[in-house]
Amino acid sequence: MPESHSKEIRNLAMFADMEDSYFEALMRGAYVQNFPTRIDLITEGETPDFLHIVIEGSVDLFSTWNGRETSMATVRPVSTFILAATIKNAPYLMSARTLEKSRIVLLPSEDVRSIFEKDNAFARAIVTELSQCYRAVVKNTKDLKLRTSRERLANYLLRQRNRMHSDTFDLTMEKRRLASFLGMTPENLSRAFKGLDPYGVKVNGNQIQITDLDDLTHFAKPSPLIDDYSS
Amino acid sequence: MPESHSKEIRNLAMFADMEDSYFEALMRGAYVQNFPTRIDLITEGETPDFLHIVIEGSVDLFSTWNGRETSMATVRPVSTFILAATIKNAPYLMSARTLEKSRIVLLPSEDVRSIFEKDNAFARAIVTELSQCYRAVVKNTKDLKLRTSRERLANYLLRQRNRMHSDTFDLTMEKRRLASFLGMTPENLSRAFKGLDPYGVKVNGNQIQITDLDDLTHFAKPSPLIDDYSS
DNA sequence: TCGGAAACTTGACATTTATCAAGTGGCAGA
DNA sequence: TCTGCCACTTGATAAATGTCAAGTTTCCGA
Repeated sequence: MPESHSKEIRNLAMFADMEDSYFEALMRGAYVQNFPTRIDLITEGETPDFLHIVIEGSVDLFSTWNGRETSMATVRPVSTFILAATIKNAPYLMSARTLEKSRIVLLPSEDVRSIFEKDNAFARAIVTELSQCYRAVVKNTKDLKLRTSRERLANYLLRQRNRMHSDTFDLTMEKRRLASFLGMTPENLSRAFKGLDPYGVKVNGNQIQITDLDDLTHFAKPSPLIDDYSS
Repeated sequence: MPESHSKEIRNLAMFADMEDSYFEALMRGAYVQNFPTRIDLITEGETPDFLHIVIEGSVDLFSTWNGRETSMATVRPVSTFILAATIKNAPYLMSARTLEKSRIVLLPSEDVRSIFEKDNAFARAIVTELSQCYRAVVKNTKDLKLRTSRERLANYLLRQRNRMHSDTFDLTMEKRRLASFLGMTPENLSRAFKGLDPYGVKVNGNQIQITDLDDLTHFAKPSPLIDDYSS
């Protein structure tokens, strides 16, 4: 495990306040692995062997049932995933696969749990992390239950615009995945984009241009209690 | 704050392993309040003054957006709600109202946060609680995104059957709320019940009878990764 | 006991969303 | 460069879900 990665991990809020000895103990059992595109990392139903940390690349969290599949979230550097399953030692609720070439740190679950029992700062940092995750999923549920698919798309575009600080930006994922993430079919996503044309959304391949922010905002009615992922 | 309630709270996993002095400190600031039916307890967007614990009765957690409303969960004794907002000191994402006459313990948020900083066992218990909540919401999202409304109803009925240990049972909430919880309109719920008739679901007012468990199970295809709320 | 309100149901209809099939266009590998 | 694959789009159609209006039932309070 190279020094540089270890420092990067140390900077994550989750590990920042740990005692040195515990952090080093965690890192001793850790290892880094490189994965090509579209590799399954974990499968829902299995029990967690490792806590994963994405250092480079990106990972799709998805779920399946009865032959159907839906994308639940995208994990980007630098952050962890499947923390709750690891801590509870309960089966994964989601599967994970790389979206591109990715570098991932694997921390043995048992180490994470045993150090969680000993390091108080670590335990508190995990509370913060889990609260954040919990609130993100609640927001997502509200998005799904309270909005139509076109409204979800409109608000998604506004969130992206804010992240990019620009009215013109590229989608960060394939449209088919975006459709799945937003809870619709790819065909329906195409039509939803068309439906936003009157509100000043211009689409050219992956490039999005918002020509009338006020108009789109008026339609989308974004709310911090659904769309602000930072609180 | 009567002794009996304090003991009841002490028995909750979240408080069971706290140090006596901290637990007593928490209880000193706590007070119990009785509420009639259909009283708003909290409103989404506000910042948390109290961590709530339902001792008797039941509470509806719901959310609104753009004039629409959806039921997110029901809280029954003895358990807490809005833990994540309290710990993060972030705005409530959901509103809460009593569904019936309810007795509720209120713990000042600041006390909870300050004791969370000091009591390590409490911090760890909160991790367990939050993991549980997080996983419950993830399961709910999978239910919503992967299943049709009729499938959601079928699985809901199977979960209720298991909770009640009986093929005949009464719905524990109004149908209009059940509809909202399952993400559909009351009219659609009526039709979904009709649609389950061929699979042996008999409805008489609030009373449900499952006459052919195998048939219903074959249709519903329940999965522990969605329907098992205990893991 | 008798209203009357509210929950629930039902039917007709509208809207939203999904499915299927065909076509377009871009891109990577031979 | 060519070719074939795959994502994406589009149109036609079907299915799921929501809306509206009217009726029925239930239950509570006068």
